[in-house]
Amino acid sequence: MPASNASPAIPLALGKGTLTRQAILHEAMDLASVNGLEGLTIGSLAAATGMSKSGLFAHFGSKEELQLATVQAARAAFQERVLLPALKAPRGLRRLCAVLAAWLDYAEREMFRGGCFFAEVSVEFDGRPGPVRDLVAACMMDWMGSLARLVREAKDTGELSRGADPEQLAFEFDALSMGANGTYQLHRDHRTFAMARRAIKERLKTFSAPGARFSPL
Amino acid sequence: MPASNASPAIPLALGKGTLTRQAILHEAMDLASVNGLEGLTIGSLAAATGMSKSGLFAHFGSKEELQLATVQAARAAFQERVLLPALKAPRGLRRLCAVLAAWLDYAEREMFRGGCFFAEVSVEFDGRPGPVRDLVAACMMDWMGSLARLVREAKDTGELSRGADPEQLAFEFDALSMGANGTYQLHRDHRTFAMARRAIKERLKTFSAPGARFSPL
DNA sequence: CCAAAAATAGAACGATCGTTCGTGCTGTCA
DNA sequence: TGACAGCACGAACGATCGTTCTATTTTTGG
Repeated sequence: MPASNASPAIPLALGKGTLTRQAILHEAMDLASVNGLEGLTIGSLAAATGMSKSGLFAHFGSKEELQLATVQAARAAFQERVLLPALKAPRGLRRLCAVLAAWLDYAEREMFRGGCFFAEVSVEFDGRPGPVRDLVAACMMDWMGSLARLVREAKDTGELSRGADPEQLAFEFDALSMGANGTYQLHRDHRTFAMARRAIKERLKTFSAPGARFSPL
Repeated sequence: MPASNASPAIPLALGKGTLTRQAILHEAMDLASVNGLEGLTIGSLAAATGMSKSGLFAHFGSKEELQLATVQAARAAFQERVLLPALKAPRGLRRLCAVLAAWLDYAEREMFRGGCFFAEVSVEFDGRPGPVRDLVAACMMDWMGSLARLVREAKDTGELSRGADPEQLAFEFDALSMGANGTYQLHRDHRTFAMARRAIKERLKTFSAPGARFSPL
């Protein structure tokens, strides 16, 4: 944790190192969403950022540290660009819809060139023990837990019926969204996202109380 | 195409080359289901099969050919061990259930060490143009098409309602199964398969005619 | 049983991998 | 101005990658 210790007058002027580090990680997320975190080569990343291998390498000290930093950057980006904005919707069913809609948009618009970063990386590392795998697994747990919590809140507001199982529905929504992302990446057919939205909508309708208000998916 | 031309008395005696090639591909599918088709190194595959790098390499001529052969072997294994056996169930809803049950069993029992081969490989190659990607995409299209056809047949027998959309349901079943496979590989929690089975069952019930007979999922 | 053919091994290739080291910039503070 | 971090670079390391070549063993067919 370097950051600002006893900084001078200038308020929060990001050091040059921090700046290039962010630029590197931005490119790293993009490359990793296409070729994975192993395919994320230090040489290719250096070329993509216009730096030398060694100059780039010095920012992280090892490839594993670079991978960990990339995953954490992707987690931050996901929370900032998907989760947080959708939390402005009113608590309950509409907030759940907002988060799902934001996630699907985020994947369909391909904010990373290879689609969802975590879809690629979680499959890549699920069979390789180590700190990277552990971090990725924690991120996915987080996400699944957030979905379950949103379902639970929609039950609390009475918009979803008592019979709705938060963990079960969270799994289904995640699977449908990830499935759409994967199928789209493979066949480049936007209908997969439409199908995911439709499936999620119908599933929500099955468990929603009469007169419950949705947000557009 | 060597194979048996004017073969002697002995019926269908597989040549030695064919035999070791099969042994290689068996190991290759296992390794690729864990580390992907790029992580499938010729050196590691040679070590796993007890051969020399060059001896193994001669069977394929290039890494890409090895990858293609591995994908085709996985396709054959999938059809032989999942699709074909389930086709013995009577046409209609029960056959659809049998195929889905076989798929989930096949993934949960981890017939390959890293779970479903195609779950790993389709994510790995969805962003890399080339013949391997094309072949993988064709395999997935095949599978999705098979699912849609099974749904259509269950409509023909009147077990699924006219409102059931084959492509839509095929997408959903595939997404839920793949999602269970992925989540299980990451967290090693068998409840994900139970959730997939439950979701599929409920979805089928939504569209099934009264009195329609299921096979156990 | 022998020769042709197929299968495998071993050594080496250039390329690229992650990583280390020494060096030179480029500002900042005293 | 001079000392001193911080940052980036180029060259090189050993390891491993896919691949090629040559030689040797093993299998096969007449």
